Amino acid sequence: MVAALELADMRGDFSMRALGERLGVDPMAVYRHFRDKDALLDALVDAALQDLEPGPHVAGTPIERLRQLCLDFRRALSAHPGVAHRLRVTLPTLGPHVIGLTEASLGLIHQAGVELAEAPRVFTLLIRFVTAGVEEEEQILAHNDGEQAWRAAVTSRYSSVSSGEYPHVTAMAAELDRSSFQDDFEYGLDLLLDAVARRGASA
Amino acid sequence: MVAALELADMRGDFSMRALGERLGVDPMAVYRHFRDKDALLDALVDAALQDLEPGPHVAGTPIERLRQLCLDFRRALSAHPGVAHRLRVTLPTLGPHVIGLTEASLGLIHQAGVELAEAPRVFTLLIRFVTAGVEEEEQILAHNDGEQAWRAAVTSRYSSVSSGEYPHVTAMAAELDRSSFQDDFEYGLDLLLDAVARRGASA
DNA sequence: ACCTGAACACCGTTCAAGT
DNA sequence: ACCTGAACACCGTTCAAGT
Repeated sequence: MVAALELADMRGDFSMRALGERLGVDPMAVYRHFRDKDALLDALVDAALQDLEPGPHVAGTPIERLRQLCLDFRRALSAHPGVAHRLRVTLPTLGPHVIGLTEASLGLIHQAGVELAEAPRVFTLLIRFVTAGVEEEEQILAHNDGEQAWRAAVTSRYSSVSSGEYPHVTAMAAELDRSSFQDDFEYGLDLLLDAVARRGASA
Repeated sequence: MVAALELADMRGDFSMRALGERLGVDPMAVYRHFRDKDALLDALVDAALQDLEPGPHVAGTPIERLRQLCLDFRRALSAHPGVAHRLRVTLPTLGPHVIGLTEASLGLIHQAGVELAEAPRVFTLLIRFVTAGVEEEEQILAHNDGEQAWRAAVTSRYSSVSSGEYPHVTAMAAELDRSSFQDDFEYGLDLLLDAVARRGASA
């Protein structure tokens, strides 16, 4: 049932009605299996993350493993539109895979040297960074013809401001063409993980 | 006109229809002044941020000023529901105050020692952190009876998992009652700014 | 007892009909 | 020419009416 839903999960946003059509079934039939749309989303979130939990066998330092986990996490979210948004605000209500992932992440953060009392805050920070980034990209792609077109639009917007009055904004416009969602993500991730490692080292 | 809208901006989410009612006017009258809802949101975003730009007179190191700016930014967003969401995905389309704020922020980041080429990425990271955080809080408050009730719900959820199998999750449950949105925000902000300062120092 | 689909209470937006 | 509000194309969800 969830498997069928996973298969049916679609590009962009979906509606209950569109989902019914996609499955070739009465739209209301879905309510037989899920209380409401949020419950369905929760099931989808858990399903999307089921391949993710990093066993203890994965090699590397805790920071390296955390990095890989975030990269995998990002990819999993990107493959399932809508999941990032739901996950970002309702982490706690979720299923077994999310709990397992939470446990593993907190463990890695602690292994990296962060005090137990601070680990939840670091965890929240990382989750927020990844999920918010994916959600941004989804929204951008939904309203533009691909990443390139969006970058071109932003560049031209920023290029139109007075370069005398706003030198940094002008410089940013030139920089935008050289980066990508993936690069920006990795830059931010590494900056965050540097800071985490430093908290760990000073403890 | 925008001033009237600022005044009329309401708790929680608003709709065009509710806005019309709130203003005691035909709901469609709004379309006389704004092309669509997004244009209205953009005007609201710019208005919400008009008190924010930090003049060069503000005291402190660049990092300290960046910190204060983020705190003010957060407060401004919290006072205007919906603005955080809109800002998070459509930064570039915006009005004069946002451009000014962008310029000031990039300047501070550069003054903190970050290379010009990296400043936009740091800027994006900070914006994402602040806006995503505010949006999360808004959503949580919209679906729960205040921060306390939400924390209690999450704590009880996490407390229900096996403490043997998920020791860190169990520990997190205990920690959750001790923190607050504001504390979590400042923890994350300081961690981020530490990392930014370090990038600056190493350049 | 179960399932269907009409109906309800919304939403953003358009546009014809009135002034 | 301007403004109003009925109407359109949606949405999530309920529930009465059919089997």
